[in-house]
Amino acid sequence: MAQDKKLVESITPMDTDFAQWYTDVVKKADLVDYSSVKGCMIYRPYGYAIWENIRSILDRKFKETGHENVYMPLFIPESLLNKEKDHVEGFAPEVAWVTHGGSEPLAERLCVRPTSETLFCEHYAGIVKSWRDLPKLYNQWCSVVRWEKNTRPFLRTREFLWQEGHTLHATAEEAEEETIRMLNLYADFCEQELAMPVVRGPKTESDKFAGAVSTYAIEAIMHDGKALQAGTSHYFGDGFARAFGIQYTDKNNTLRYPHQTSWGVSTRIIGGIIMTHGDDSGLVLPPAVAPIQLVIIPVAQHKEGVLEKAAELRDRLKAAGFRVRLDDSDNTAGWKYAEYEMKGVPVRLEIGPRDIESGQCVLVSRHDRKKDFVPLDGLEKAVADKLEEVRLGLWKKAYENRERRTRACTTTEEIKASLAEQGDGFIKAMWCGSEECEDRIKEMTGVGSRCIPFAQEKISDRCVCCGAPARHMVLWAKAY
RNA sequence: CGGGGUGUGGCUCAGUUCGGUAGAGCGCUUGGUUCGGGACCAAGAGGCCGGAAGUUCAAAUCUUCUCACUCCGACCA
Repeated sequence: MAQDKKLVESITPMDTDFAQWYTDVVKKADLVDYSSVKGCMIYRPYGYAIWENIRSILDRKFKETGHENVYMPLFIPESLLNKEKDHVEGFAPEVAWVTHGGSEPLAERLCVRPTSETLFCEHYAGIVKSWRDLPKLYNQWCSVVRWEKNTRPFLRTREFLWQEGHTLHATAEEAEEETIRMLNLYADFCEQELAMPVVRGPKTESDKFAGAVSTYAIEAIMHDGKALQAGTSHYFGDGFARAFGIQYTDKNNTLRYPHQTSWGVSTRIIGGIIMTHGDDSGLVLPPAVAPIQLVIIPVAQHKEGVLEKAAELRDRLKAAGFRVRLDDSDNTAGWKYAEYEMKGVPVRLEIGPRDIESGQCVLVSRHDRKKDFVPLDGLEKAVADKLEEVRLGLWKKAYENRERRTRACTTTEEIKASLAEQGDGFIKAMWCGSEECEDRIKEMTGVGSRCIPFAQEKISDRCVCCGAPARHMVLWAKAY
């Protein structure tokens, strides 16, 4: 009976069907619900809390680096969207349009922002006049709409939450510096807080953001070996400034175009967290963003003094600054273990009559189920240590997965063979720099270019595709 | 956009072949027994079968259209 139930309620094993595993976890961990509009999801409290934690960490980092938050309108007039040619061509196919106000047709239709470069530019044109007005370091937290055909929770939705930074600088050097600064800020956030290793580097020409001079990305590898772009940072040069007429007068009384950047991270990164750390028991959350960092499960809670002691520990740990939940519902302890494992709570604390008698409790880490018996004296320190242990444990696991899935190839045949034998992952291979080869490699092997890592290695002298002298080592992979 | 799968109480699904007026398990409510890895007994509540139109005396079941979810592929950050 218990066995049957387990079968019915368990999630699909990851190595049986990773896509199905992902959908199961997202639903069963109660992160989201579907809404009546395709591709628009409801963030349930537990899922939204993860985003809130991501947001508060990033927001603090943005402010530490001098950025200010603003809020731009939801709508962009068609004429405004059309001002920068590459930009509109990139986004036009997937924008949603508002054509009526009430029952009256609008004189000019409005698009629901797919990104806000044009709005920021229009505004900057109005407020920037002098070198004294620069730099402008703005960010906004909002949602954007891109009318995708295929949708998946977090990974590809029609409306998604994100932040978009838009900055304006006097010189190209300053703007380029900002582009890299924010890329590194994202990368550090992923690696340190999310325990998700990333590779940093520029995108190839064909893969750049619509209207950008250069686009940089951080790329992570998921459990199944497919790549996910966890964040991007773009350098625009003065192209948008010219298109939108943003000019300032410099110290020599010369009229100049400023240089611009934009950078963003979206709720997609939650999909990345799930696919990086999750396992067959469900979600595994890094402590920094886990809505519940530690769950207290009282054992034999009907026995005298157990709930009281559990509540006391909860209060102590709360006071110490941890996000703690005490589950005193009448489900059995075993049920609760499974439930919070599904939800990815990084550390579980068990406390029962025997523990109370001996002045200890049990701390169990989610990712490896390692049990530690720790004295109640000094529990705060033990919990802090355990959470740190989890963070490092997650990092190690994710890092090893990436390393195991990263290999160098020198021919397209080798790439094909490698994918067939070892499965998906990062392929390091040399590239001549031509778009033809990039396309051919995609066509022949199925992997696309992810980025040109800053950390270059010389795999060989020749392009993996055409054999011409190589210019870069590119990281190739199938991508989400 | 192309191909496959699925929509039936909150959840997982049976029932559709061959039309006859809706079932099971879990969950929920109440009471009792349990309690260190998804407990058990008893009683109870809860569904016009994704939506629309059609065929029929009669539709979850047949026909047409449509919507959503999901997987694979193409496209796309």
